[in-house]
Amino acid sequence: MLGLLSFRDGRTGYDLKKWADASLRFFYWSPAISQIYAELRRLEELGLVTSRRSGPEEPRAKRRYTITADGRDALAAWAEGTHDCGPPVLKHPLVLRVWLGHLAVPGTLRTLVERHRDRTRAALRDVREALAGVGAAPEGDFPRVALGWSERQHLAELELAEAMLADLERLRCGPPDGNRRALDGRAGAGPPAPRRQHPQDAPTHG
Amino acid sequence: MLGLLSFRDGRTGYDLKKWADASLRFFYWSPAISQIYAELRRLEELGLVTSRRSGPEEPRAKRRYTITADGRDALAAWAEGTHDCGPPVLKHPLVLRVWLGHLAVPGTLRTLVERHRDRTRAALRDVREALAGVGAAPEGDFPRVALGWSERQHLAELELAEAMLADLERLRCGPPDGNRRALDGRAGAGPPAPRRQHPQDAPTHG
DNA sequence: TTGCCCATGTAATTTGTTACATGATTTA
DNA sequence: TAAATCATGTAACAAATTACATGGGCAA
Repeated sequence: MLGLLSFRDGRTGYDLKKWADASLRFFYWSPAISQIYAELRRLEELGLVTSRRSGPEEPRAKRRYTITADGRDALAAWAEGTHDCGPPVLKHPLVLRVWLGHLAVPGTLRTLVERHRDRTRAALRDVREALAGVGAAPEGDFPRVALGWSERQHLAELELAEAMLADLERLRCGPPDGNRRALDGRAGAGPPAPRRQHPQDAPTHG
Repeated sequence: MLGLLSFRDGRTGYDLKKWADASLRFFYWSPAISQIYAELRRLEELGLVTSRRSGPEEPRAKRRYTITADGRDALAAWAEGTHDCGPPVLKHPLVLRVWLGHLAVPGTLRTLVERHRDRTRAALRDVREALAGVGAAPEGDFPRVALGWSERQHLAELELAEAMLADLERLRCGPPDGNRRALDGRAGAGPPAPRRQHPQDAPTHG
């Protein structure tokens, strides 16, 4: 919340939710609206933000929040320095399902991965929209880098989905032994498995 | 927990924790040990697992858990069918820091990204270790696909880190205008920005 | 005038973590 | 014999969600 407000003051909780949905959520997370309101109240209690109710000049009653000097200090204290920011956390339900593939009806996983791929394509469009919304102004420099990262991340996610699809296909129609034919009358029918050895190329110099 | 037990019965809570740390965590999540114990008790209450204390035949007193028929049914009900499994959730603190780059002391982000890259390399080694541990047996087929996905995912993460490093460098020594030189006496000194246009290539046929 | 978006909140619940407590067995 | 690992738990707390409740403004 402080981060969002550090870009632009005078937002309402509702505004912050929409903003988080449109950009933060791609590389971090967008809290529930109820949590945003709760958190803003908490931050105000801590003196890190202030709020003012809109008067009758606005058609709609709302509460706009502004970050205080203390708030900027607190945010800067968190954002500066090289203290470790911790590993990324990934929860990928689809891969979990694949991991448990032995429990699934054969055709299922393919459907699920394809659905994931389509969803990722949609998300990619959203990222690009967000990226377009940032514009070229210098204050958008870092958000642009973050969203650029997200764009590439989603492209990578698409490739990962395709690769997994290929893996599953390989599993279905011909396990590793390389010596079985006509397993079910249509062996070798699948897409010709885009030549992709197991990558042995780790930049492991570390 | 049910998923883990569906591969191999007779594990202790402690076993499950180690196992989750070694494989589940790469694409999903590894719960705290205290939560594992709590969850196992809950599952037993629901009749989805049973447990037996080890008798004096074992040197150490432990409680081993086994999935019941009901448990298998419940797991299968969850794992079969094509109901949506939901989008992946990513919380990437590093990208969040970058997004707030305007608050950071100039050199900082570079250090953080490099640290992330090193950490990812280490994680990649762990994934490969896990992959080696699965072996070639057919019951490891799906875990192998999931871990293979994780391996590629970590490789992608490395590339994303490098690309972001390049973006940040570009930001530091010469914003888009393309007409500024000798900005700080070492313009153009950085790594020569591995030719990488903004990818316009979205497989967007969806 | 109906339904959607704006706007703010409360309450209950779920989910998960950390810190603490305990003790046995193995290994250096 | 000290430290690490195995093994299980309790209690307090933190984080976050869902469901519910309310009401004004705007557009079809």
